[in-house]
Amino acid sequence: MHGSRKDSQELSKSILQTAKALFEEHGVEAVSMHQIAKAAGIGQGTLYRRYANKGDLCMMLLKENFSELIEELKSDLQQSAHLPPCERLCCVFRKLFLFHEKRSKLLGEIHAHRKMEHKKTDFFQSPPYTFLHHTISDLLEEANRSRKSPIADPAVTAHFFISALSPHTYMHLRDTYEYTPERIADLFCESFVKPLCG
Amino acid sequence: MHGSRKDSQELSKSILQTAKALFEEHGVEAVSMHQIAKAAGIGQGTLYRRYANKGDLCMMLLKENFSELIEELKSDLQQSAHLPPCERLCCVFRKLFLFHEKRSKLLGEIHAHRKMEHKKTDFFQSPPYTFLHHTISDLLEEANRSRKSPIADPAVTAHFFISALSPHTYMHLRDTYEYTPERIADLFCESFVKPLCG
DNA sequence: TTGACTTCCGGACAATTGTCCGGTAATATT
DNA sequence: AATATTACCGGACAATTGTCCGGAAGTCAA
Repeated sequence: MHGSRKDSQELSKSILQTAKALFEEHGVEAVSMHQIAKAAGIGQGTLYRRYANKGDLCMMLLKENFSELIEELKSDLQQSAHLPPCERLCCVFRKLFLFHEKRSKLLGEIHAHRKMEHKKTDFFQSPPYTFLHHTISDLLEEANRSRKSPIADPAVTAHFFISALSPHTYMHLRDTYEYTPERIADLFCESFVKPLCG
Repeated sequence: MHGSRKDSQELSKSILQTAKALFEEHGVEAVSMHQIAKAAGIGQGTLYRRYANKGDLCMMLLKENFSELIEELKSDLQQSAHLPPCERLCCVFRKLFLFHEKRSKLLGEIHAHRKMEHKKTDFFQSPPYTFLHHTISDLLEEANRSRKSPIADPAVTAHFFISALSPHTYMHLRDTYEYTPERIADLFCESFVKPLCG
């Protein structure tokens, strides 16, 4: 097709590395796109052509982490396939809260750039969200089989679950009550998952 | 103290009216602060001195609506004090989803302007949030009395409940599944409130 | 009325985001 | 090799947000 497909990938990698370094040095919110472009030795147009906005760039920075998380979750779920679905759900949420603990700044930036109408880079269509939603939906459906009064729409319930995991709320709980991620995950599961089980 | 306390209030009112009109004409996201200031016949500095940002202005626009909502909730809760706490919780959430239906654009703008570190205009400290949180916490504590395994920390659970009500998630459910607000509220209560009751 | 003090106003200004377009280099065509 | 085509680059540019400061206006005291 065109000349520098490989160079292009290397450039993307170099941009992400530059951004990561700047984020770690000055904090995510303090770094501008202009700054990133300049530090990466490219023009702003080039940066924006690859990443629609800062949230998008953060999403790409988290892509590897998301992949790892997803693989971990898949592996965990396979290994614990014999456990009741609710317990597997709790494992998933525990992992998610630990993930939030480390990545809250980037996740917050992603959330901050979500626009109401912007359907193009829709968070709900992103691979991490769809995977998570699918996983939770499936577990809820499985849990439904052993419930006397099944949940009417596990897909909708799964969306609510994920919504409750917002970075803002997590940070607020962490800072206000000074709970550990494990404690927060336990409280979450106790409030919303355990009551769903027999 | 100073000369025009009353004029100042009138100016605030006129600013809010102007903003409301512009929002209704062009949509909330399409209107800039500069535009609002110009239309209101004031400088940008004056506008920003009264409202720290667009989200703050939206919050003030919703202040009356919030007050009405809060009064309605108080009245409802008093009248239905004899019902089990879970049913009262469901009523609260139903009202909240109906509120979202009408105010989603403004609520979304408020959420969009939340910053991670910004503790000054913290959403979690705003009167509507604290009222809501307090109300839900109390109902959960009341529900706890008749539960064999009480919720460990109703305050934290209440934060999660509110987090699940995010405008983005609500809009997504509405647009994707084409459910009515009532249906969404029912699904929410069925998923998270009913399982908490005996 | 004058003068000191306080409060508020509003546009100029800086910073940031996101878009656009002229230029360049690599590829395909003849 | 010469030309046409395509993809891409990057800075200039417009739009928006949020800040700042000179100045107007009102208050109080003498």
